[in-house]
Amino acid sequence: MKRSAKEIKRMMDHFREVVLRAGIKLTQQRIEIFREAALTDDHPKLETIFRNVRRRLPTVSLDTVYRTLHLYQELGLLAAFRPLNGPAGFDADMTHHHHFVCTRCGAIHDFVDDGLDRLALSPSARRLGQVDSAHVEIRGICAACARTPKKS
Amino acid sequence: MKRSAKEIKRMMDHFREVVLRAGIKLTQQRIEIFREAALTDDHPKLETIFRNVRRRLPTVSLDTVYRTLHLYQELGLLAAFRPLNGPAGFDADMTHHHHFVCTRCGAIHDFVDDGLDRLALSPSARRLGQVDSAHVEIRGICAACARTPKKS
DNA sequence: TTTAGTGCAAAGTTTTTGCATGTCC
DNA sequence: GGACATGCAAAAACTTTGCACTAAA
Repeated sequence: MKRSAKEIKRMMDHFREVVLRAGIKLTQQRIEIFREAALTDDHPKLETIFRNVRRRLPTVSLDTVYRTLHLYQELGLLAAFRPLNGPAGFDADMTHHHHFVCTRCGAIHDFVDDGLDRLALSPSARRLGQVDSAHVEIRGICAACARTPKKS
Repeated sequence: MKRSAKEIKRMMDHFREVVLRAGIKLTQQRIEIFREAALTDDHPKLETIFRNVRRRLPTVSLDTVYRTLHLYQELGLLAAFRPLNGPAGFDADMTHHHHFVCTRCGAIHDFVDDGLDRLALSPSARRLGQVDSAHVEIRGICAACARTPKKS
């Protein structure tokens, strides 16, 4: 789903700040690639970002998109994930949230849950190392798929 | 880490039962591929399974390993995951557990936590669809990496 | 014997890399 | 102007597929 104009503006401002602070160049390609990733919350694939950026910058190449999205991960501007089949997806929302993964259609929906954020981990978990973050992944059938009677 | 002989036997028995019940053939390749996946709890990569199975069955081919591990996922005998970089990994432990992912070395450690299993999901999460399971992924620095002073 | 499974090889996807050219600071 | 970024093309890494042969039931 499309994010609000206000939310996108906030993300773009943050993006510019991080890029400048990192001392790397703010090119047209980088701006458009980030904007495209920030536009929706449905975790677009690289191919989708590439196709949409091309509409504004027709000469952009696929490997620039790969390199740029890789760079953004290192800068902490977005998170990537790889589904079991198909290409990687990207998430420009770096605020703390959890995921609902539909096992039928593969869609991933974000949600926030204050209760889950206060998870108390048992000693068996803490013993494994230094815990930086914890996030919950729910698996199930999303509302849209539940309305569809048969499995395709 | 290597699983106990007792645990491996239990997994192999269950494996045989599921395969027979599914009405598919119990070949040498399938037995050895599953055994190799069940041998350790460190989520071996396909390449590792292939290499080790080859020591017992020198003629086994890479695509048989791919096809067989795919089949096991459909039968619910194991779970697969794809790390951000590198090939897929497999987990033959299908009992309910959570994951500790080391952001430095990439290792994934399983743990069980009764408290987490009783997670109460907020309405915002339930609204997304029918919840089948929930599992927690902790990110942090594992104990082994924490002992290593520098980042290589 | 019959059907499903395997091995081989080839191709399909997805992702990465080297280098000359172009662009931002 | 100088250094970093881009585009192109080629290759690498990973995974899937078609078909003839083999082995399990």
